[in-house]
Amino acid sequence: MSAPEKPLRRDAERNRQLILQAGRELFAERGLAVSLDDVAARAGVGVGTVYRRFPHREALVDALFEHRIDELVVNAEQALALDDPWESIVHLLEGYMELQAGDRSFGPVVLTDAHGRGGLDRARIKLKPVVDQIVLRAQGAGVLRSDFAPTDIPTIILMVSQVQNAARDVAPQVWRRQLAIVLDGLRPSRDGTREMGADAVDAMDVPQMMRAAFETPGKG
Amino acid sequence: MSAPEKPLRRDAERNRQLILQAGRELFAERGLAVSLDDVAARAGVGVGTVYRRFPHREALVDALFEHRIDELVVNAEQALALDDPWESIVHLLEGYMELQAGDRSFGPVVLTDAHGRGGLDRARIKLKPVVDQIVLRAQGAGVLRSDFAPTDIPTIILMVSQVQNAARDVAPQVWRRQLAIVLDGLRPSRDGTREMGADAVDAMDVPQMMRAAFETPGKG
DNA sequence: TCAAAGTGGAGGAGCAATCTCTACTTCGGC
DNA sequence: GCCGAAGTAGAGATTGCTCCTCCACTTTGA
Repeated sequence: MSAPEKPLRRDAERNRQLILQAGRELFAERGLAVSLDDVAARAGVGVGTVYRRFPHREALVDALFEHRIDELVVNAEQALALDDPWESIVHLLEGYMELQAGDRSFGPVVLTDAHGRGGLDRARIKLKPVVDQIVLRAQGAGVLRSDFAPTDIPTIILMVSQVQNAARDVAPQVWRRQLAIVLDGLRPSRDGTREMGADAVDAMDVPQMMRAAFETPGKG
Repeated sequence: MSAPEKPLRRDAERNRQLILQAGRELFAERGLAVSLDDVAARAGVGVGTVYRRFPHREALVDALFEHRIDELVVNAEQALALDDPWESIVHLLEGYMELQAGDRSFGPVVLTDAHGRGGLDRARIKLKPVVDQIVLRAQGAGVLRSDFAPTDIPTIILMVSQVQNAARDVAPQVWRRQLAIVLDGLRPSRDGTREMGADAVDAMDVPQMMRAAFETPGKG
């Protein structure tokens, strides 16, 4: 990754790690919209230090997401490697949501091309054929509704992510319910329902969920 | 509504209408985050005029959503009035989404308590028992999965709204697909699938949809 | 030991929204 | 058609951010 760089002085390297850790935490909690000043504060270093190490916010994002992107591709490939075509679909969607759980910045970075550079695009290019194959195979086997299209995958991911983000504070697992419902909706027909895997949102928490859904959702 | 107010001069009333119209359009297009300066510009009046008529942004929002709220309640009551318990669920969800279609500000105003005043809360208070009744009746009739909870209704609405908003520019009807999938997922069991009612997003448009999903989604 | 490397954080620059203020325009009752 | 009350435009003051620079100081390690 950062191979041909000349090594930093020991204190500098320590600070770099502190900044990365702070960035990881803050991005996960509040999304990409956090200021580098905030990152500096959380890391316990001065802003100047952050800017010396990461000239743009992009640079920090890149450093943080370098390896997370690969996890995405691995997940899709694992899914495709499964014998059962339906379980491929389940693994693809569930695996994505698991990767994203607890990190408010994951979606914006991974799903749009507005952050980071080549690495992401490369991942996306790798991903598409794998996803297409998973979908086609499942339809061929008659376990996925025939009117389903490959682009419904990102659309569904976007949809379930919204629940994941909005409910993060009140019911961090509810997305499993909605995903179960969606998965049941993807079958051509079925007898019985999929296990929901999480309790519903408490009625008292709905307002807070809605508030979270609509306030400064993470910028771009 | 605005009954005990003394009538405005003719030009003032005309401007008030221009401002309302401009607000309606801009809120629908860009969400609640638009500045009152922008509203003034679109209306073709000065900012001062806007602030004279609507001291806070709230006042403008209130005036605009006064009657839209009632539509919500009417929709739920219509749904409950249907004979078929399953069609009640369909009407409730589909009706809500239709009301919201094409208006980026509808969700934030209607689903959270961060805008407007009493009217909304009153509507919500009226709504809850109706929704509960619709859900219970459908479950009693065995047409809705038994592990479904009333709070899954707002959660699903939130989820499908995300698609509606993100795809507004590239595929304004796609939400019908995702709603069809979700509805199919709500049955205890079934044979065959619901008509999707719209084409999938074109693969080329996915990036734009994602961008729309994550850039300044309308504030709170 | 000391030059090179690194640091902190006050503060300047930029931006965008809110809201005020007043010289001017328009309305409409008489 | 006059004229005072009502209404208007929009420049700019105010506020509240974030980004990013700069340099006197500290730390490191050959």
